[in-house]
Amino acid sequence: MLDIRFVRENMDKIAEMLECRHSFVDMNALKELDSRRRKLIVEVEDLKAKKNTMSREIGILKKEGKDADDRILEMKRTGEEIKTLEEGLAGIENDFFAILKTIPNMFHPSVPIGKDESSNEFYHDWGKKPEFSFEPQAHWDLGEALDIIDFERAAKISGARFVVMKGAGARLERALISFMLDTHIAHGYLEILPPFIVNSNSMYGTGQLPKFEEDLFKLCGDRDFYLIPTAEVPVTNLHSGEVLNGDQLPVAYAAFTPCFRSEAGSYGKDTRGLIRQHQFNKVELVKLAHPENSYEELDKLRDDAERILQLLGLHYRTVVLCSGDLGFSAAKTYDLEVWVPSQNTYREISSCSNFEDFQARRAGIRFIDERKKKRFVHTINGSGLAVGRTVVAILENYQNEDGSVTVPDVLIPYMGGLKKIEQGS
RNA sequence: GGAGGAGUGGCAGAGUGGCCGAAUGCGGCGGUCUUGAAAACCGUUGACCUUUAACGAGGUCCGUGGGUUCGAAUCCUACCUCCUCCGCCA
Repeated sequence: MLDIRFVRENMDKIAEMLECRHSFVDMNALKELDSRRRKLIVEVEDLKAKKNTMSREIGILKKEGKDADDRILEMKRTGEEIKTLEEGLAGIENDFFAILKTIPNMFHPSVPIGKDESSNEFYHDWGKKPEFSFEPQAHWDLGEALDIIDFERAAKISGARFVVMKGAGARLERALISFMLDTHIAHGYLEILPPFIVNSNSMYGTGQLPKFEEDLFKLCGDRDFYLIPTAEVPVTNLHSGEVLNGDQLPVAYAAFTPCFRSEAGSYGKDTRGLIRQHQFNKVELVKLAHPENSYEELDKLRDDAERILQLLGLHYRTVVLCSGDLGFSAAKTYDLEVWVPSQNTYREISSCSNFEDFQARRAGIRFIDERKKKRFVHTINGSGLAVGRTVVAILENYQNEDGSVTVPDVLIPYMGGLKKIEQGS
């Protein structure tokens, strides 16, 4: 959520931002609601002041044993007046905040302007595309032949977009999780294992609600529970409603969780394979930073995510998302895209964003600055990495002609010494 | 799942219908004293919102929401969280 004052004073900047993001918000309605809201607040508060004075007077009169019936009558009338005005105010505030909450974040000046992913800006790349003396297979063919990935049985027990990992496949997934976490911890992140179910309040805090409910799995029953679509939700909200000491910043967390996404609206996209699943594993990096150096912290976080790809020896490129491709809450986002040989293209494997104070304002995460003022922190997060897609990259980039897959060196200790995944391993 | 108990300022803890935003203690901050410090003593010490050019003025907040009342931290109600006991269970 943007600051109300900022919105009031920068209507034209917001209009421009909305255009660059190709989204629409009825700013005139918002402006109108804002002025009506403030006018009503003044009226209500005047009446309340009157009520408070009268109430005090009645107290004194009663204590002195005097009659206060006419005052009491007037109070009754004032009370009703207040009630009516407050009902109107509540309605206006509802509408006002409903609109305010749907305004996406302002983006950083360095973000390229463009309408979709084709305008994303190349930032840098690392490594080289592997060369094969044979036609590289898709990971689903490799995985099924090696009997380490089972889509059919997953479909039987759950449905489409689920997977069963077996044997060396399951172990590879677990090895990657441990390897990623160990690497991040060594670089100063605190490991967190959060709940995989959160309440709607947390979803509001990070911006999944109210706009993107259809992307989430909501649990049945009378409790308002959702399966997390990313560890960003529980981990960022760890400090919701808190005031941190400035010298605690930056706070850096690394969390492994499964992630659950309904993938509504992506029918027909990536229907085969591990790329797009309703449930996938991810190691997430989350930082709460001082506004003054949040972009440096974003760069460092991106480097930390890239380090995993480098250690795994996977070729990738990094792009800066353009205004039209940027997520709702993000001010700036780098996507890391790993090379997928069978598709002859790069696929997103991590998304690292600075949300500035957008999430912090919603979630109420503040800190005390050098001048002892309370300010909102900047929140930053990024995948480090999406584990399922890392499995895709490893299987495809490390495949051999005979259908076996070489285990990247750094993972061998995590695989119990296994150097090559072969049939029956 | 059953039976009880509790949620008040940074913390501890009083307050059971009206000068209560809230006693008191601790902590924090400022000062006196001291070569310096401690102790002692004195003073001070919440957040948010509206309004104002500013000084200031006003409003809201005692777990959360609703209700009773002229008036609620205090009464009623639902919910949430925590604690104790019993049952069940990884």
